[in-house]
Amino acid sequence: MSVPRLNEDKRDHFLPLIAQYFSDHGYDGATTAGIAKTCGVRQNVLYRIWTDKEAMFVAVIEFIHSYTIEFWDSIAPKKGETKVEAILRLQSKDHGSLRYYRIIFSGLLQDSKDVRKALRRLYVGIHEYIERAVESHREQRRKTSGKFNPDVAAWGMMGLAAMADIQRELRIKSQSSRETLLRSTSLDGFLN
Amino acid sequence: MSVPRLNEDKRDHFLPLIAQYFSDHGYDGATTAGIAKTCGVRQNVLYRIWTDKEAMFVAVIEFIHSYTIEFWDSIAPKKGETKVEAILRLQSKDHGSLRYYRIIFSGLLQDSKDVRKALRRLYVGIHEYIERAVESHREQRRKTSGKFNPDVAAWGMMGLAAMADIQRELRIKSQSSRETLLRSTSLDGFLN
DNA sequence: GACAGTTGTAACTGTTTGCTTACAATTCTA
DNA sequence: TAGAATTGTAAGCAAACAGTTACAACTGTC
Repeated sequence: MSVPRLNEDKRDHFLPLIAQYFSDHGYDGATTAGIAKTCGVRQNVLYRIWTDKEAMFVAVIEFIHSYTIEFWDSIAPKKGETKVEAILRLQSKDHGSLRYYRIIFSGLLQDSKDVRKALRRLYVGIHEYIERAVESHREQRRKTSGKFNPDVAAWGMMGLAAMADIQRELRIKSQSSRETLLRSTSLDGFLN
Repeated sequence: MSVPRLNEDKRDHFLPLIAQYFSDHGYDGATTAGIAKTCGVRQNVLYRIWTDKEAMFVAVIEFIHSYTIEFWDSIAPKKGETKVEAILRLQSKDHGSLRYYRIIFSGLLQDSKDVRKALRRLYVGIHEYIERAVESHREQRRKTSGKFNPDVAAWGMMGLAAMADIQRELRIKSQSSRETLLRSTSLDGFLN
């Protein structure tokens, strides 16, 4: 009776493209015409999937969220390495090559309730993931200092990552210095 | 011969107002009409001082830079407290009440050479200041671990501050939790 | 092949906005 | 007080842009 609706497929196909576009231009710098061109369609095709530009942006934030979690889930630690160490190793190397943090910086300034909610979910979700990884790292390493606080440690590591992003954005410091900041400092300061 | 030019005075008078306005709206969300209204003048008055909107933004970044340095310079440490401890104490309490970090987040996305240069100067300047404060803190406290790196420590503290800003922006965590993140974690992780 | 739902194309619209221009009021000097 | 420079006011313009509408082309079902 009904013709196969390919909108879901298109959605999944478009999202990484739109994410990259938003990352390059920011929310305000992005035009719906530009997004459409990136996707190889006309504007109104997008408007059949999402109600407005903001909805596209929220969808992109959710995409980045699940993309990150899936990426980390897929990481197999090397021998004798804990999960969080493996994440740090890969993250400090490749981290930011997609420059998704630019989408987050951009979203932080939007005064839209939906955008804020999506960002909050993303940050809390990422933080929980890292906190769990930190805890199991400490168990594996049999560290049990009473003073240690995995919640704070996880936020601290995220702060270092944010700073590394800013350094990258402003071309302050070299790639290897940024690796040191994120990786060594996390290991020394937050995981020992 | 020449009429007294009050443009310099106006500039100094407008800058804090414009900074607040940019902080509330971001660069793209800011309209020149809105800026003018905030300053209590018409748009073309602004255009007699700055060439365009971007120049106003760059001036605001430089204002924030010198404002921050002057504020820190004016801080008098309590008895037995080092300068960096005093900064952390005040910064973690009041930090972000002006929400100038929003201007920085906004600027990070602008692909303007002048904006980038101003931001780079700001970050490098702030970092140098903190690094020096960290070094003299360690001298005062007679800590001389060979492993310690004041450069990395300063960036780490700035990362924690950035994370605290994001938490504040998204209303994640309480004020006191954010204080802990910035202050205690800096003291434990980067100054000990 | 008819027809109903869906997809892609193209042109359009109302609004917003950075910036300008024309001009009147004011201020200071001579 | 004449006159020149400067200041404030108001209106306006051209461009950009989010979102819409009309319509033609396609696809699958009966």
